[in-house]
Amino acid sequence: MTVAKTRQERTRDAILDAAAALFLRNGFLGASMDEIAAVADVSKQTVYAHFHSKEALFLDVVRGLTGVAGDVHQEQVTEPLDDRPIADYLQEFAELQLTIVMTPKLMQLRRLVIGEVERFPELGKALHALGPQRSINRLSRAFAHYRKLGQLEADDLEAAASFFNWLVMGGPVNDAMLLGDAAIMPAEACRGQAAESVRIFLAAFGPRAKHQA
Amino acid sequence: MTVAKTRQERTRDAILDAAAALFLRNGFLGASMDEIAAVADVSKQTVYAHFHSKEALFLDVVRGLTGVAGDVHQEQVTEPLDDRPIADYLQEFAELQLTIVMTPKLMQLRRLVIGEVERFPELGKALHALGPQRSINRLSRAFAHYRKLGQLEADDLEAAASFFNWLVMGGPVNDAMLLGDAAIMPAEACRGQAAESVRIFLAAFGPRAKHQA
DNA sequence: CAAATCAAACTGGACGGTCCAGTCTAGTTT
DNA sequence: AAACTAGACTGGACCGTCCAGTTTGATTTG
Repeated sequence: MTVAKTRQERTRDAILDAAAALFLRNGFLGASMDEIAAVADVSKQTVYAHFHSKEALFLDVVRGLTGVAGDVHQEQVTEPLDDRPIADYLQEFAELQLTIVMTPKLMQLRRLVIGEVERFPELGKALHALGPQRSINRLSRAFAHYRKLGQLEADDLEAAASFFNWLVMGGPVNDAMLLGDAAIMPAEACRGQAAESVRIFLAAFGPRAKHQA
Repeated sequence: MTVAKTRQERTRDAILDAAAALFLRNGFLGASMDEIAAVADVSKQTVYAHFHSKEALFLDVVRGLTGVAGDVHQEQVTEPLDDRPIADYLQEFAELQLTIVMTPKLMQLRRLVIGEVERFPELGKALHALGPQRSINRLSRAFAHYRKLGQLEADDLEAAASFFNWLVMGGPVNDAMLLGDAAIMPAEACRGQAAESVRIFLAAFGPRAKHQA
């Protein structure tokens, strides 16, 4: 917990913050190094002392944001395995997921990365791995637990996890992608969205789910 | 069905095709008018004779692609209302939706529009209205029919339609967004994805769905 | 303790080279 | 005559570099 930062670190952070704001708003090509320097209140020379090119700065910014997002998720989500019923666990998981992911900053990051997938494919892969894939993996592990307890019936756990994840996130995320931050689901609506997703999922995979031919 | 086109129309189409290819690959800022003219095999002056600015050309291109996509969808999807069971209808709907939507061109259009939502919000709204929203509306109407027949139990038809839509499309679309065209779900996998989505949905909304507290 | 010193970090602005949107002109095709 | 071509040109933005000078903060020295 070193709160003390050297001048170099403070300057670097100022540059990264300014760059993040401008890249998120204007995209890679739409943001200029001059403006980044101006917003960071730093000379352009200093920017290039810390990052040897616009591309390097962009990659650092996006990887930083992606990593932070992944970590917040990692920390917040409670460990799945205890003795409470699967419905409780899924409800909490879905609500947390919605409140953590459906924020302007994360939606802007997602739009930025998607828009630049052609130019920077590895950023897309990274955001996928630390975002949806991580949630699905975590769910899969929880599902293995609940299957042993007889509270869940599924052959392909990862497929089931993916279906649950997109049942919860599909609508909200895709609306936010196309309609902008104003369409981000309000916090009050998360509980209902989560509850209905859980109901649907457990009707198909819950212990008394009727399997049809 | 006028197959004959004037020279003007042919030139205009060549420009639109070239612009579509370059905008889809490089984005709005990444595509240059010089290159568009070159690919269209047309002088730059001619480009400006047809479209008074880069922005106007971009809007025409994206609106054209969005409209075509919406129309293809409109034509292909069979009208919902006849006497066959809901499971059949949903299966066909889901398979069609997957095969029509999960194409490189449409995924590139989606990436382009998402990346430019800040600059051109109305394009995002248009793609939303003619894409997901149109599917959901169509499903809602079918659901009203099936609810009358007692084959479906749901209070909020539009919400149910949205859940079904994202059950089918959520995973594939979001993978394609972040992982690129190589991650587009192969046609063979569509049938299985559709079938499992239908099973899950009907477990929750089908006639013998058990409603839990 | 206070003054002098010193290296690293930063400033501010100029500048070269490139690219690009959009215009203009003079000539060619259909 | 209308549509198009070829290419030069303008004005401006932008990346990345350069440089002479200043600030910062820690260390050394009187």
